[in-house]
Amino acid sequence: MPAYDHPDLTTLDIVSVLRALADPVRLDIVKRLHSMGEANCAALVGKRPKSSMSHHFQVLRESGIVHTRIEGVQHHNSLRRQELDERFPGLMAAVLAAI
Amino acid sequence: MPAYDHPDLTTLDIVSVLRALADPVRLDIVKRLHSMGEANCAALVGKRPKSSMSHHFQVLRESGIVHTRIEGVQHHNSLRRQELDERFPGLMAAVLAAI
DNA sequence: CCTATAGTTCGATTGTTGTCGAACTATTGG
DNA sequence: CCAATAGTTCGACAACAATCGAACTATAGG
Repeated sequence: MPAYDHPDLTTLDIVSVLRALADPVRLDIVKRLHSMGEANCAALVGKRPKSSMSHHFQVLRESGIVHTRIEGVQHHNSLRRQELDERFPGLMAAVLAAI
Repeated sequence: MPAYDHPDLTTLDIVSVLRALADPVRLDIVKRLHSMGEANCAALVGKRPKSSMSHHFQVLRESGIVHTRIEGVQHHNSLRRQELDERFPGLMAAVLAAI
């Protein structure tokens, strides 16, 4: 229930962002978030266990790619698209186009 | 002495490319290649041993980011910029702008 | 031919990351 | 209050990746 803290735009690190993106599971999450706009974890869990997904969301959150909004029992995730675009112009567009 | 084989444009995989870029040493190499145009390994070796550098060049080569041209005893490396742009438009521009 | 130079290959080690089950926490509904 | 739901945390393990020294290969120059 404690709201997560998301890293500030200015502290985002390109290496961390690239590392976060350099995983097929997380790329898939990113793709879905892009097309769905916002989604809770359950909607993104394929066949993988919840603990794995939790891990991937943590990586995406800590690198600054994803924002997690807590609403009751659910965690709604969304891409921090505007902020990423501001910090790394063109990066997400290129990645999203590639997947 | 055997010329390397570089992966074909069409087989380039976004995950491999992102993984290759998600390392500070390799990002540094990419940055230098971008500004220098072409360089042999020695010019890019900072304080790191040659075996480490050899490893990083291999990763960059196999992911399709770098082309290595052998000329005598030297290996001249360059970014496969046009091909990358064709396959993943905007990606390298975004990464290069970020570093 | 001998040596220097440029880089690779090998093998060991260490550190990092992904995966997953099990136990836990928090919220909502009955 | 009890149970269901949504997700986290913990711990273990396996797979992978970075690092580096040492030995190797190949070319060029003297």
